[in-house]
Amino acid sequence: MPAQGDKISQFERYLQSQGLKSTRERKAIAREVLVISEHFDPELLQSRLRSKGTRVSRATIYRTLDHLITSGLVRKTSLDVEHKTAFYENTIVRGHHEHMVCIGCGIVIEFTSDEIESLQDEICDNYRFKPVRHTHQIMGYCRKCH
Amino acid sequence: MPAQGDKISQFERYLQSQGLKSTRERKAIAREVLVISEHFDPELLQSRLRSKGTRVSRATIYRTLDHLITSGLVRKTSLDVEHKTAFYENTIVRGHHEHMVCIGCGIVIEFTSDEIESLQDEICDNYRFKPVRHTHQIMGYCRKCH
DNA sequence: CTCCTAATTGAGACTGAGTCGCAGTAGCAT
DNA sequence: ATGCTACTGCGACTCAGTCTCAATTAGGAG
Repeated sequence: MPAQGDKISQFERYLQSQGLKSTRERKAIAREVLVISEHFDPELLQSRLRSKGTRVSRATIYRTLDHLITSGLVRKTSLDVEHKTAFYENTIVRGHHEHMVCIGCGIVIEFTSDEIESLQDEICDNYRFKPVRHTHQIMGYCRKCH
Repeated sequence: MPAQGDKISQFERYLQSQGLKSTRERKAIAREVLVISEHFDPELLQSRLRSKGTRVSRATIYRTLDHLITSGLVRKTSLDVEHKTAFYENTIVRGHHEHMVCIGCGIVIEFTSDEIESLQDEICDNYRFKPVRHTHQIMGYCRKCH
């Protein structure tokens, strides 16, 4: 697994290549995002930064998250139709995976399946569809809740 | 495939069983929803009703859609992380299916796979997770767009 | 190091989907 | 027909996310 520093400089290279500036706010956000191992929403991110003494406005949080997505450090996920706020996750700590979400207690279980992935590729082939990303979510009841 | 009338009376039975009333607005909304064979959002539904001379307020649209979901006539789907408005579809015309969404032109291709479904059930078993519903969306480029 | 300019920031106004409270309306059981 | 409730529409409200704009700052040129 690559070190965080590598990823930070990947982001800096991205900024430079786009003629964007490397500001205190952007660095702080990138650093924080890479440390969060869970799903997070913009508000959580802001409050975690604030608790470390870094004040960043809501607008900057959103703007920087977009850059982090474009640069490949962060991925946007939607946990369920019911969630009204967007969720994000960083792409280092969290490899590709799908979600099972418990309707009872809200716990999120992650899973992957190579078999499903390859069936999926097969289906895309049939439709001459070139897949870029996908989400696969199962809602139901976990062991404890049914 | 069951006739629409059946479904309408299923809805009426549901209303009655809940001590809810069968109003002109609810009937009009149910009738219209069963005729739409595409995905739709609340606004489209409202404008289709209006063009038929039935004026129904936004609040009633939302309230009735919730009842239609509870009664099983309608299903809520989210087409993509990017869509900010909710999408719905009726459950008769549209059986269970997954979506491929083209990032280029927005076209939605539907697919199903029994193999994927059973792999999915297997995975749920392993986690002692009782599935209720799921969504599986692939974003990418369709034949025409890549 | 200083200057200069374009990019960035924060504050707050704004937008648009969805919800809520309330006063008037209308099912429906008797 | 009456009366009890649920229902409707309206408009106010909420809340995530976006946008505008004036003030600030990064960072390259000199």
